[in-house]
Amino acid sequence: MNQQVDDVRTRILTEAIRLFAARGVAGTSIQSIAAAAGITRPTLVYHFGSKAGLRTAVLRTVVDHWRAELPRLLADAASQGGPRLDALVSAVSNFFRRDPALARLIVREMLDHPDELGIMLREELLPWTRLLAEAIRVGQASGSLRSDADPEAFTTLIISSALAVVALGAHAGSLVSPAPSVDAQQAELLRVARVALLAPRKTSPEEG
Amino acid sequence: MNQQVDDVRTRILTEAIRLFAARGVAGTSIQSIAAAAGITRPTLVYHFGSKAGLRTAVLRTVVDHWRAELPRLLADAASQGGPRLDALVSAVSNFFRRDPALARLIVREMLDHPDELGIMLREELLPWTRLLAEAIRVGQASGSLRSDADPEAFTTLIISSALAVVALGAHAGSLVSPAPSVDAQQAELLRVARVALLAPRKTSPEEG
DNA sequence: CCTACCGATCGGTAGG
DNA sequence: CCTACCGATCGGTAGG
Repeated sequence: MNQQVDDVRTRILTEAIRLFAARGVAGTSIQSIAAAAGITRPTLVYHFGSKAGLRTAVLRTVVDHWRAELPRLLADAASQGGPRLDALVSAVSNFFRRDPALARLIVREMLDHPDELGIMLREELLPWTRLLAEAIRVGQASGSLRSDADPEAFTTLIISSALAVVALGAHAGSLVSPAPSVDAQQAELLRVARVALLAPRKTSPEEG
Repeated sequence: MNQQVDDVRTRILTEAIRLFAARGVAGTSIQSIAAAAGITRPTLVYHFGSKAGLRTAVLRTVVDHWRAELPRLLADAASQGGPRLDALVSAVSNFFRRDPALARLIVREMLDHPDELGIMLREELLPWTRLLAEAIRVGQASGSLRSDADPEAFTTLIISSALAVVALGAHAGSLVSPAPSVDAQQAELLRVARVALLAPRKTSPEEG
């Protein structure tokens, strides 16, 4: 309806996400966001009411983005043939990897406003995490997955670890020498998750 | 030498760590730290020069604390018989678990000032992470550890994941239902790390 | 969407 | 270790 206004709102939200992710909400003045978006501070306040309103709008934007992306990503993973759990794990990991700034924003929000973020995310993610935990249980019942894995704890651990690798990996890597790349860390996460989940084959095939 | 002054400095540092961890540096006024320590703001500035000086002193305190604790923790783990790698992993994890506020502070610093923190931590931690990576290599050469593990990436991953579980686990858990406790997540991290590292026994014992 | 203005709070200093 | 004070910046409003 109003192309011009939507344009400005989008520009503000884009710069807000970028700056909130980089410096945190408390460390970012709405003045600096307005300047980055090419407008004045009162204009930003006109569009979002207040700094808190802008923060909420940023969160809603992120969650909406996930609502659109997650089903597609997980469907792609599932379509690779049956309950390919390591493809699901890979999907979770790649999801954060696609936009490291978003991963950092989420980590910051989990530290700053865990309850508010929790309410928005829980509604969106619970169906998917249930799916993953249930798939693990099914695999355990059929013997294809290790029986000693805790489905819920494993699911949470993978989410936390994928977040940490993307949001902190570049810096955590420098604590080790030679520093592994974020790609290498992500690959190792996938390997670790796969090995920790797949049951060793009882009847081993002939050795090569 | 000056008991009274050290007392005040300690009180300031204690409250600064607590508030920086909870709200971030940008989200914490030195006024609020001074009030929590029972002094006025100019007194805090007298002791630490500036807010930036206080932040640096907080980081130094944390790193010094680790310098004292880490060798003991890792020696305890190593003394449990040979190169018990899962005990080392457990030590890393428990290290953060002991004080979740510190884990949150570290995550915040990795987001806010990765270079400054990196310089302080690298010096302290590189010897230990080298030790861990080298122990993995030795285990791989002897066949007791999986050859497909990447020693440096694995080490970094464990550090990141242990941090994430302690700093974010309480909130990440609520994205799954039923929410796993932080203890359960930590136990799962240890299980995952162990399975992903230990080579399966080639000659399986008689089945039970 | 802007200019002009507001009170509150910020980190820091002077001076004792 | 305090009282008194500083300029700068903060988020937000008035009015157009």
